[in-house]
Amino acid sequence: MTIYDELVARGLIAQVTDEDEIKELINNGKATFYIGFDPTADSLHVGHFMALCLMKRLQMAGNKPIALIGGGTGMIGDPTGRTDMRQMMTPETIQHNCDCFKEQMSKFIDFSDGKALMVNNADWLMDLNYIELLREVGAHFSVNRMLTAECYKQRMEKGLSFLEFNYMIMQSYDFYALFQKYGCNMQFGGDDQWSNMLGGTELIRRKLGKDAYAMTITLLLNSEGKKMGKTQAGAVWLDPNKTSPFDFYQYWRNVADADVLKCIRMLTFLPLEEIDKMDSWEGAQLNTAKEILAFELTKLVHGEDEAKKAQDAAKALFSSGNAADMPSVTLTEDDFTDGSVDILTLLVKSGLTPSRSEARRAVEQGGVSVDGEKVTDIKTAYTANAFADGMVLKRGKKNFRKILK
RNA sequence: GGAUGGAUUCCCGAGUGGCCAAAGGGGGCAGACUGUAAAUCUGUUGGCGACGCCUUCGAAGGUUCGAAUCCUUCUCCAUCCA
Repeated sequence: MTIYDELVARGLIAQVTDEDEIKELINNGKATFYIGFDPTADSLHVGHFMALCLMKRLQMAGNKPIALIGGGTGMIGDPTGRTDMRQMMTPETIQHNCDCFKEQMSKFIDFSDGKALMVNNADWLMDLNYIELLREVGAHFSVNRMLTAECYKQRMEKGLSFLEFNYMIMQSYDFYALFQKYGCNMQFGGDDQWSNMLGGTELIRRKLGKDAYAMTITLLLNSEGKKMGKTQAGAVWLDPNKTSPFDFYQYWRNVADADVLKCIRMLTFLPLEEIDKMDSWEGAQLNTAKEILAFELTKLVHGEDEAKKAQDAAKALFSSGNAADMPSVTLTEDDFTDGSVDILTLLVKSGLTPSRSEARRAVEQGGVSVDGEKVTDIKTAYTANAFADGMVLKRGKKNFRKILK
C-alpha cells in the first residue's frame, strides 16, 4: 500500500490541488513539504499532533518535512475560523512560544542529518519592506477574490482588520520563500487553511511560473461537529505539565462511541488491518477500543512508561477506587487548623473544585467521597493521621486526587 | 471625520430607578440510569467565616435614600455616509 493510499484510508486527506502529481511526489519520497505552526500558546496541542503525525508518516516514506514556526505570522494572527479579533501577542511571548514549540517538536520528528528542517518565518517576514512587498507580492493578489474566501466571508459580518486581512499574504509569502530557499514544493495544513494555502501556490505560479502543491488534513471533529482536543478547561496539551499524562489518557478514554474508530484511524500508527477488525465492534466492546486509543496516543506523546502508568491508574481507580499512580497533593502544616482539615478545604486545596462554594455544592449534592465513603456533611473534618496512607478524594465519577500529608 | 445602534454573569440573550446575584436558552458541574459512551430525567451554576455580608451588568466620574437601568466623559464594536 502506498503512503498516499494509506493516508486516504485513514481519512486524513481532505483536499488536494492536484491528486496525481501529489501521489507521484509523496509515494516516491520526492516531496519537500512544510506545515506551519503559529505560536499562539506555549505548548502544542492535539490539533498540532495530527499534523506532526502526518509529518512523521511522510518522513518515514522518504519525504522531507519542514516545520515552519510562525514567529512572523504570529505577529499578525490568523483570522480563520474566528469571529473575534485575536489578542495581540507581544514579541517576547511569541519568542517564548516558538522556543517551546521547537523543543516539543524535536521529540516527534527526526531532525538529524538534514532529514527534516525547522525554520521560523520571522527570519524573512520581519525584514520585509512594505513598499517592496506591495509591488512584488501585493500586485498578485486580487482583493475581490480574497474576499470570497471562506475564512474572510465569516468575518465580513463581524469585522476584519487590515492587519488580519494580510495574514493570507504572509502565509503565501512563506510558501514562496520556502520554495525558493529549500525547494519546498508542497504545503500541508488543516482543512481550514485551504484558502491560505492556495494563496501560496498561486503566488509561486505567478511569480515563478512553477507549480507547487497543497493538501489539507481533515479536521478532527467529533460527532457533534466540534473540534476535538478541547475541554471545558481548554485545549488538551502535549506538555505533561499542562495536561498530565493521566488526564491526557482520560480524555481519549472518554471519547464518544461514535468517534473512537475515527480517532484510532486518524491518530494512531496501528496497522489498518487491525483497525478494520475493530470496525465491527459494538456496544460495550467499544470500551476496549477506547482503551486502545487512549493507550496508543499516550504512548506516542508521553512514552510507553507513562502510558502504562496512566492506564494502570485509570483501571485501578475505576474498579477499586485506589491506585498508586494518580494525581496527588501534599498538605502542609498550614492547611490544618487546630489539628484538622475540613472537607471543603481539601476539595479546594486539591484543585478538585475552584472555590469553597462549589465544594459545598458538590458535597451537598452527594458528589464527594473519601476512600470510597460518600461525604454528606460539609463540616466533616480530618486529622493528620487520616492521611497516613494517603487519602483518596473523589469528586464526581472521574475526578480523583490522592491527598498526602 | 459625520450619523445611528450597541457593550449584561462561561456563551447567547432579557432586564430601561427599588421586588436584581439579575428571566430564558446553551454550556458546565453533580445525582439517577449506564459501559469511564450517548440519550433521557432531576438538581445546581459569582464569592465568603452564609437565613447575613461582599464583589459583578465596557471604564471613570456624577445625580439619587437607592443605579445594570438616569446624566457626563472616555474606550471598544457594528451599520450607513465621506
